[in-house]
Amino acid sequence: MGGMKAEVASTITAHPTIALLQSSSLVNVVHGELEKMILSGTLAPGEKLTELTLAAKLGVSRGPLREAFRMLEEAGLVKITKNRGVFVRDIPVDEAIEIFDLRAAMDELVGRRLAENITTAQLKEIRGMVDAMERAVKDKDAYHYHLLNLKFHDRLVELAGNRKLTEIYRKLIKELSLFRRLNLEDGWLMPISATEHRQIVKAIASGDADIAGKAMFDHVMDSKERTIEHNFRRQAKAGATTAMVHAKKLASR
Amino acid sequence: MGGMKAEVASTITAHPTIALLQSSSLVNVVHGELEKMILSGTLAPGEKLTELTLAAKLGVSRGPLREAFRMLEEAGLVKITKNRGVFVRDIPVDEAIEIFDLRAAMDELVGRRLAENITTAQLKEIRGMVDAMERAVKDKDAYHYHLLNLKFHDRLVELAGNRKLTEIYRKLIKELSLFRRLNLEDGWLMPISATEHRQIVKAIASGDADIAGKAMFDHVMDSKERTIEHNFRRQAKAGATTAMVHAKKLASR
DNA sequence: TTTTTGCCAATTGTAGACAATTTCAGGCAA
DNA sequence: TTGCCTGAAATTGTCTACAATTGGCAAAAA
Repeated sequence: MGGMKAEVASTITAHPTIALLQSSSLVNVVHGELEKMILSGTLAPGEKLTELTLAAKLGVSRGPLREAFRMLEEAGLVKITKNRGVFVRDIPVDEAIEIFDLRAAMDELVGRRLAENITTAQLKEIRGMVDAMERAVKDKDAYHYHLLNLKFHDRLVELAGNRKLTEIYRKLIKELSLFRRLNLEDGWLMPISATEHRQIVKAIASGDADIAGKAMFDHVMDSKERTIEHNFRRQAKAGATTAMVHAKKLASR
Repeated sequence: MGGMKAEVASTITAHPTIALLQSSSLVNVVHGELEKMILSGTLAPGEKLTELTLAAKLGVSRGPLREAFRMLEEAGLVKITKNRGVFVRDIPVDEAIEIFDLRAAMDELVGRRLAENITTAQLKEIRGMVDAMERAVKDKDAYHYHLLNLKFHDRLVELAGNRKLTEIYRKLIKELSLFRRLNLEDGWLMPISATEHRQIVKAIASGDADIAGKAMFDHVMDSKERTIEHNFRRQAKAGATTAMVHAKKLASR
């Protein structure tokens, strides 16, 4: 009977509130809070995170805060320099390009796996997401479209059924969002990619792994071109014109 | 003149010893030390890492140690459970399989890139590594072969020229080494893969991205089969025979 | 004026102290 | 024996204090 009790305790999920308290130490809460602030741009790339200030603002001492910093550093969201402090990371163009290339390879795997294994119910689900995106385009709701797009790709990765892949994919997306404050920046680049999404779903539905993989790969690479291009525009406004040639060369490799 | 001085200070690398002291805090040293101990098996999977004990052994206080723990957790080498402690992670079969699949996709990218961009000098270098591996096979020096094999693949990834890819690849390799203490375990599985390495180099040298990518992909998948198979043998010895069917099903997806 | 030197405030690195939680041994009842 | 309570010991979570380093400013020197 003791064994049974132990099994129940390890199998059953505890009451939401209880589970929350069991899992969340100050470190976890602070880590989550900081991540939110960084990804939302409340803490901007390059910004210095002073321990005492932040600790006071969050209502904790420096210990847990420093532990959270170490986690964020390992995830690539902040940079810690000894005796100098912690800074929100600013992803340079060439690193963003590298991430896009890597993502493309991962998404190709996703496409292949989905073509082989997706169920009709799942197909219906992602078709619904594409529909929602097209509605957002018609409504010219760029922000909503952005969120749906993120969700669409995240869901595809998730459906591929490789948890490690999902984990790393999400980390890459988070890092990428630090690329020149790609978020809540001035005008969103309006989605030229709407048709590509339809194509991806179609390719997956066809069951041909090669085609689905290629569709995903190409889509990410196109997305890379668009994002880098968009980044030029912003920088060009600021007057840096010479850098464009160099960065374009990098992007076209 | 002031500008010149500033440039020098930011460009020149400091004296080795000084640079070391500047970069390495106790946290960094402890992190590196723990990682070494975990990867070498000195700290075995499942083992509990008690803060006070380890801190005393390393000669530091609990603060830096805990920060190092958080880094290792984010890297997937330990698991932290609130109020219970820190444990060296034990990678289950299905996760190992997922890592292999992901690695295969990454290595395919590596093969494609190398086929397109590798220089003759680099080709010579990796040919030399394959030669060394074949010598190790003839000498029946399985351990040395293992090290060369790791180095070979690591170098290939490095030569692909995507630092993010390299970074993540290395993390995956580290995690994978925790899979049932794949290291310094009983008899090493003797390399059937020697010829595959030749084939990979040949494919890369041919300059055909598709072929090189496929060679790399297939090699990793073969490696996955062999490793999982090897794992069965060990488990079978311990008497767990029923689990084999299930795990094989997972591996063949 | 320009550069350099020395000091002070601010901030980070590390250690130790205290509070909260878990673990485990021993006793008690079914 | 088996299950369960109880309390002390061990361990982790958090906070505070002190040491070491950095960066900037002002005074002194060129």
